[in-house]
Amino acid sequence: MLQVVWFKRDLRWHDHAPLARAARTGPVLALYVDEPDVEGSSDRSQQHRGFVDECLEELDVALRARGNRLVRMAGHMPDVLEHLFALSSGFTLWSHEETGNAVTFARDRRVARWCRDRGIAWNEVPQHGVVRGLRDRDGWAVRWDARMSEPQIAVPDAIARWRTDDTLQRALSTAPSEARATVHPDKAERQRGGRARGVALLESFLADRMTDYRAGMSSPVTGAEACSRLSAHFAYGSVSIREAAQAAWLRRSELLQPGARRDASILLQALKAFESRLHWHCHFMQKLETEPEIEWRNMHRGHDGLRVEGAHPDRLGAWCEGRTGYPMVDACMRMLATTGWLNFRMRAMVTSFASYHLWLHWRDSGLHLAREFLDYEPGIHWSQCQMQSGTTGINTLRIYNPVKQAIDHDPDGHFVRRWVPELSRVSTPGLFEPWKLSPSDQRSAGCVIGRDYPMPIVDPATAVREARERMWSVRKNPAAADEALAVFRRHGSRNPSREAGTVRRRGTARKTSKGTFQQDLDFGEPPLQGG
DNA sequence: AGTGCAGTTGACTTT
DNA sequence: TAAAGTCAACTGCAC
Repeated sequence: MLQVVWFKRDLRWHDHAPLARAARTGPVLALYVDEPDVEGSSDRSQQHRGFVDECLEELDVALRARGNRLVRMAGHMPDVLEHLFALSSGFTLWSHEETGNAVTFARDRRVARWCRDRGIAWNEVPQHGVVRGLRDRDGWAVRWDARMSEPQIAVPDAIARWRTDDTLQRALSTAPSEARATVHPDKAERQRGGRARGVALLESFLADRMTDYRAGMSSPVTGAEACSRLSAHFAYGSVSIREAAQAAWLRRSELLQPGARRDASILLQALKAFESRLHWHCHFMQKLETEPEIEWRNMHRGHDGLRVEGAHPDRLGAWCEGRTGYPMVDACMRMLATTGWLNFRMRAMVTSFASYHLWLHWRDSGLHLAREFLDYEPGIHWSQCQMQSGTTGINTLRIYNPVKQAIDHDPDGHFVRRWVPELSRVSTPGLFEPWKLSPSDQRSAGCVIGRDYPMPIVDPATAVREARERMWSVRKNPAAADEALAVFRRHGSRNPSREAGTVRRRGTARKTSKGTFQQDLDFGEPPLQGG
């Protein structure tokens, strides 16, 4: 019987269990579907499609080398399945489990219903460390280690083809809607997709590039080279988390051999940081798997109504376009618009800035970032948006100071001047707070603040203080502590050894002397996006 | 040599 | 993955 392998965010052939198992069972139709509701989703942009296209091209080549091919169709998934059903005498559907957004979750439920109605078996196989059907985090870390330790799935040498697939391609393939292409166009300077590039990044990172990982990842100047840059490949599955984890373990054992290179200890530290990010990658995705509502609803409901969706459209627009009047923030937003990438610390800073300084709802800033991040991964993204906005209730408020971040991570101002050329002739101490420049300094730098570069759109002296007061008014509410405990049970990390830093009390739920909930329960290193 | 003192550093607390 | 503040210990130096 026909085996339909449905590719989604798993655009690879190596370590692909559904493909391997289907190939052992019968003739295979390798299918990718351009779905109008997925493509039209408000978190989707043209650059995502571009990266996917590049992955699919390579996937097709790899399948042809094994006697098969990729069939790409367009339409709503139940309609596509109905066509396949009419053309075949029934089939088995294979795919990886997906932890997606509300649109793909609803689509999956429609697919499941269609399969049930038609008597079609749908075999969904887990990929990476996300566990379906969990209600809390007890035992999660052990299961992650077990998943990552399982052998990688070998590519079948030959994948038998279904005779009718040519007919099908002609009958069903239509050009997918390009309606959004002009609204959120592709980025010429974004990272390119395809498994070959992903594998090359993994190899170059583990071989040598990771020397600069820990020292270079936090700065926007060095981050683009120092970071692994695998995040988009993980998001679209052109490289599996498991193959990355096992490659890292192999590299570690090499570096532990006697006579390893002189800088082995630096590389081992980098490896440890990298492995820990692979863990956190799944840890954050698991939050959305366990509670899909966190895509649009506050994780800690005590924060409902604190910020209003759609409020301050002028501030949102200025933030999106990089004209807030805060040079470090604007430089980051402009780099992101051009390249589709920003290192982790700067992502945290711009998100924090939108939520605290500008008091924007994380849904509004988060949707823009979802389209801007080439490596957008829903589970990581919405967890991070909420964490950087203080709405999880279980993390310390992390309100970033864009001036301090600039001084710490762009001390010479190269990054700011590159992306905010209006300020290119301003010298460093004043560069990060141009609203403080004297009229004569502005004149000599050829940049009048308020004319050539904006005045800050919110008052630097009061914006953060007001935000902090609003946040603490929620946290002081006694009911907030109970809700925070419930959030921790659902989502908090249980593994104290995973928690970075060992000085403070971490990883256990307890009340502080003042009766507020112990902060920082879920403290962790950043997941891989931007790291 | 020991003391006083301004300035620095680091651990820890508060928001 | 924060930032700002407190406080005690420490340092270098003048006397």
